[in-house]
Amino acid sequence: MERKTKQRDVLFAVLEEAQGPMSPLELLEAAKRSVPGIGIATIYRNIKSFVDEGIAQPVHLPGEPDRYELSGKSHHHHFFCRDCKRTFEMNGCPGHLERLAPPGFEVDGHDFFLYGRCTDCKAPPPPRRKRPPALAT
Amino acid sequence: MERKTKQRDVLFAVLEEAQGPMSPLELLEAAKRSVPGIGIATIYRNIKSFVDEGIAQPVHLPGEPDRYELSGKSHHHHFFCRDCKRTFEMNGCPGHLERLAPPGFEVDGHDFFLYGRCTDCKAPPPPRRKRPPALAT
DNA sequence: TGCTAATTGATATTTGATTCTCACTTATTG
DNA sequence: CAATAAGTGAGAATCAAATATCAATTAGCA
Repeated sequence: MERKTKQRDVLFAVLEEAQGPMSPLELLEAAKRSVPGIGIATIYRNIKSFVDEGIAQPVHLPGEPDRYELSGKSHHHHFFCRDCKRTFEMNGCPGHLERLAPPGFEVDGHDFFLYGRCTDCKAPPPPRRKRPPALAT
Repeated sequence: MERKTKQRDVLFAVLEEAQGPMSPLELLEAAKRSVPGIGIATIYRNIKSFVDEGIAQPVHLPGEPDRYELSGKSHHHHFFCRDCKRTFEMNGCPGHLERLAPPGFEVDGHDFFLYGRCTDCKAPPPPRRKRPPALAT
């Protein structure tokens, strides 16, 4: 097992160049640009493979299907665009968070999200909503 | 429509006394203490009714089914217990959040969660994991 | 180059959450 | 109390996400 396939390479490349974690369907669309015939099953299979190998990890979003990003990134959070539904990586962290936990509770992690509109979807000019624009230029 | 039923009253009471937003299954279990024969469909129907009427609202959690809480609460966030899976309301907010958004992005909201163990599940004594303990004392 | 097992694509199936169906029960109103 | 329509409980149905199946393709190696 663990063969080098065009599909697997393309998926890794897509994740590597992504601006944030991607959903299986986003990966499918992006990968199709390099491997037009690629199917959704292959996306799920490779995601699972990446996750099992520690190459990628799932990003859970409130009320949204999981996204996936490459492992090894430093601590960060995400911005979710309400229009195109894409998730973007953000730098930094609010910090000073545990203080908000109820007394006696043991905190071992946190999550933080910002919502709004990404530059591509924000007001005019060139409104390009509901669908992610091309990734790389 | 809009009749006063025992089931509806019990569900409202459960939400009113809850320490945080509750899932349909949590509501089912809690309601059974007052109405043993209550079914899951009734839970969903009443939740929908509450939400439509603005009495309650959904709380989306990362990688978890929606919870529901009564409307009208002041701005707050949630603590999720990794053991019993219950969600607790917290006071306060990290604040100073928009500064983290990528340049040019338009922020119109945020979410924030703390993870760990609630007092009931935290270390010994009386370990009571995987299942929510009785609500009221 | 040829063999063999892993991978793929298309599609069926499963899973978990939620909604629907329908016969029965019950809250409201006269 | 009687009439009647809304509400309920149990189980079937639905929906989206994820996984499994299987014949065809292909990577890795002799």
